[in-house]
Amino acid sequence: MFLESGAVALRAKTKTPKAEVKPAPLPFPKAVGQAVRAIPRGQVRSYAQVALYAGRPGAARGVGREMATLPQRPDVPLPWWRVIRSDGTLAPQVAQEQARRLRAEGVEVAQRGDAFRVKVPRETPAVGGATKRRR
DNA sequence: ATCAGGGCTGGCC
DNA sequence: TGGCCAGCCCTGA
Repeated sequence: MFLESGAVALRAKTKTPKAEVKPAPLPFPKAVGQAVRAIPRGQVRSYAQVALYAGRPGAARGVGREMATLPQRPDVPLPWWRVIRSDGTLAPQVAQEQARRLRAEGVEVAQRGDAFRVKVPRETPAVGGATKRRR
């Protein structure tokens, strides 16, 4: 979605990145698995993007929960390491392993202390989709 | 640019 | 109903 739209903007101009977010009404776990497997090697997506692609905008948290459980099924391995936080940082509990795998795919992962992060071009200019609480 | 604090949403147990 | 979570976003320092 936004990642693509950005890339598209750089090379073309007419390509409207309409909704590529229309997967069937699959059960959440299945939808998430499908979305994650759709992430190309050497690329990353945020939990929010996965949720969006899974047809559940805003369910980033639910995605994280699924990520922690789905890998338990050896029959349907998922490239969980390609899912990172919106700000590019990696979940602490799997950061090391995740960084290792990403680097193996050619993704640049910076490390500061025990925190890892992937450089990501801003893709979500704070669309209305979120909290936006007044103050 | 980076970091911490808070409020909030979605899905599941 | 209540609480947890591998999140998201905003604001202020």
